Amino acid sequence: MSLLERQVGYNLRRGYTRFAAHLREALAPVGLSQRTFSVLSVVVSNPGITQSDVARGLGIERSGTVVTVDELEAQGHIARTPVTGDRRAYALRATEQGRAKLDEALAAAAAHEDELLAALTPDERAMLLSVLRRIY
Amino acid sequence: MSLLERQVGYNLRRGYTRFAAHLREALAPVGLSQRTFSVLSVVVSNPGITQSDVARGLGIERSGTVVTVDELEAQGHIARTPVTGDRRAYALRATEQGRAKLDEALAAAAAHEDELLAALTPDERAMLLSVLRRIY
DNA sequence: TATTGTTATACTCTATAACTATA
DNA sequence: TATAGTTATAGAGTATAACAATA
Repeated sequence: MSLLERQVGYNLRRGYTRFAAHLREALAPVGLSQRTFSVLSVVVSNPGITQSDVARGLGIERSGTVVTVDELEAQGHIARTPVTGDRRAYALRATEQGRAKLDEALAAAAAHEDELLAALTPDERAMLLSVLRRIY
Repeated sequence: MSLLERQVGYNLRRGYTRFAAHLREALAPVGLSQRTFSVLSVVVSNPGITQSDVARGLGIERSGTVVTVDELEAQGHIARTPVTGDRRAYALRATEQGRAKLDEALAAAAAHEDELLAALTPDERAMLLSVLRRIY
């Protein structure tokens, strides 16, 4: 094993890069990117959530969510609605079409994960998940 | 656990993003980026390796290594030398300074990993490594 | 024909900084 | 003062495409 291969960070990068490319292909026919997929997922699960809270939940900057929400809105998957009591904020809600699109994306993502993680036992997969979550 | 949190890919992205940012800070005082660090490491461990083989080893494109090698060469850490018998290729070799710089970087990277993985047992850490390697 | 190195260009995700309008 | 949203810009890593020189 080389110097790099002994490092968790290096393997994390290789694994993530592989995953990201594969997911991109899996989501392309659905018409979503990794980013729009993440945001749509959060909005569907949290109706009325604000952009700032989406950003906090995903661990990214607000400026990034704006563009992603613009994209999802243009596609008709989510809508910005006023927040009663705070005229600065927008409440994000998925449209019926957006919810259907998410189901499509979730199916594609599940197939993609099953394919990439075929070499792992269910235990290893669960362990990978729990360990990754403790890193960030 | 949300829809996204159940996905390995999502956690991989969060973990990698965190790792990358932390490593960047750790390597900044050393004067290396993730990319130059990786390439320098491969060159030190494989004296005389060509750029194409570095690219293959790291799983990136040749075009990316050119720029990285340019950078390392400008810093005086590696040198391009002719390959006897193939005038297309360059043999990459680390300078004495490059080897010292790599030692510095390895120490910084090790400290960075220990810090980020403090919550994991040695077993979990080893398991994470082996599982990630089976993904790509 | 295939490969090495190279250059130019672009894409994805993310971050920083500065701004407005509200609170 | 602090927060929500916005815009512009930039950075890091990667990819694609085309080319000259060489194999």
